[in-house]
Amino acid sequence: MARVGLTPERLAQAGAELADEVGFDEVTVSALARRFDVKVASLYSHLKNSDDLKTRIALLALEELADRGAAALAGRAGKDALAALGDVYRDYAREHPGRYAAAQLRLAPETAAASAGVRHAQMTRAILRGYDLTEPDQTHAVRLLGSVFLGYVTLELGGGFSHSAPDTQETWTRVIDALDALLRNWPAPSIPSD
Amino acid sequence: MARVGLTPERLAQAGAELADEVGFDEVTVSALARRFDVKVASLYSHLKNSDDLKTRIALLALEELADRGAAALAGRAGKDALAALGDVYRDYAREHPGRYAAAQLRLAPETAAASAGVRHAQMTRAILRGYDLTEPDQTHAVRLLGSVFLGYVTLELGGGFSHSAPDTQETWTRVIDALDALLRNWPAPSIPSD
DNA sequence: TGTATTTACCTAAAGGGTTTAGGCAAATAC
DNA sequence: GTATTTGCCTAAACCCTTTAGGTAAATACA
Repeated sequence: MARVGLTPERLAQAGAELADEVGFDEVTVSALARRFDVKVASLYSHLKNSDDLKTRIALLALEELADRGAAALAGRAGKDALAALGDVYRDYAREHPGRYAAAQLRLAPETAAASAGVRHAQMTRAILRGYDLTEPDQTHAVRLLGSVFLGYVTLELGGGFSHSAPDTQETWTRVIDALDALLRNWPAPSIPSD
Repeated sequence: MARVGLTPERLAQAGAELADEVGFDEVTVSALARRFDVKVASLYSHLKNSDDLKTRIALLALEELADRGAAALAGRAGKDALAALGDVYRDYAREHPGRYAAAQLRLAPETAAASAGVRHAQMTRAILRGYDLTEPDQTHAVRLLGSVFLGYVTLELGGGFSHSAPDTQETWTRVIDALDALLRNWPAPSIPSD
């Protein structure tokens, strides 16, 4: 009965690695117990339940992503910053698909509010300081950028762009070009036609 | 032992309803059997396995969505068409969150190729006929639109935009405005800076 | 350094989902 | 009206989750 030294943190870390290997949906308390060569019930001293595990993995991923984002944004502005943050998400998803999926987990509102998720919103807003947008357009733009990053990375990772020319790297570059052009030239509201 | 009249189609349909009620992830062969007041094993004459069920629900959702898209695009072009297709996705996700989640299921390549998924790509391309884009820019734009629609609807539905002004309807309108402006003014490739 | 307490992992068991094998009765064919 | 097919059944194995209660290792402290 040698003690293994389990902690919620180590379990979340190992869970994140497991997620990258087998997919976030395949992460189970049982599989994690196997990985530590320990009985399943033992994990329940450190974890409330299966959801608790998944939440911890999600929080870990959000934090890693925010750290990478902050590092990438340091000293950059405008389109440079835009491209850098976009690359952070895209590269992270390719390196750590399981963690990236975890970061998409729907968290309880209070959990989300206390998570690194808020740093993500702040970073996107920081990028927009390099463009000439005031409220409420800035919020619209934050939401648009979030949508594009999430949607693009999800589709590319899921194979939605596969086996078709041109390659996805080229599209990615052009999407960043397009977003930059759009932000520099943000349109006024159109007049409702009815 | 009265016969209930199960068929793969009825099961997929009921599964779709179940998904909207309890969430796509909560759809299980067991729950579906309960709904038909039938033993679980009975469903396995009509379904290969749990994955088969989920795939059928996904295909059903993709088809419904494509049908709605086609109806919405009929007789429209340009920004009108763009807004109409976007609304189709957004409204469908709100009316049928479980089905919408199902439509996001990663399908096996051959399954995807034979699904209504291809009609979706065609519809997006059809919209771009109202703008002055040639290949490969058209493909870049198709991918961008797909990303925005997927990302926006996912975030809005997941509560990612909640409790913050301005409201999401306004942002949605402005996002469509922005995409229209972008497509009318699609930027040439930028010169790599290194 | 020896004893008391806490802590970490264990066994056992119940409950639910998935899936296969084999049986019987209802529908259908002729 | 009999033969065949088909549809739903029982039974059982396997895996994951979660709780209850036990034992041994680590720690506290005299």
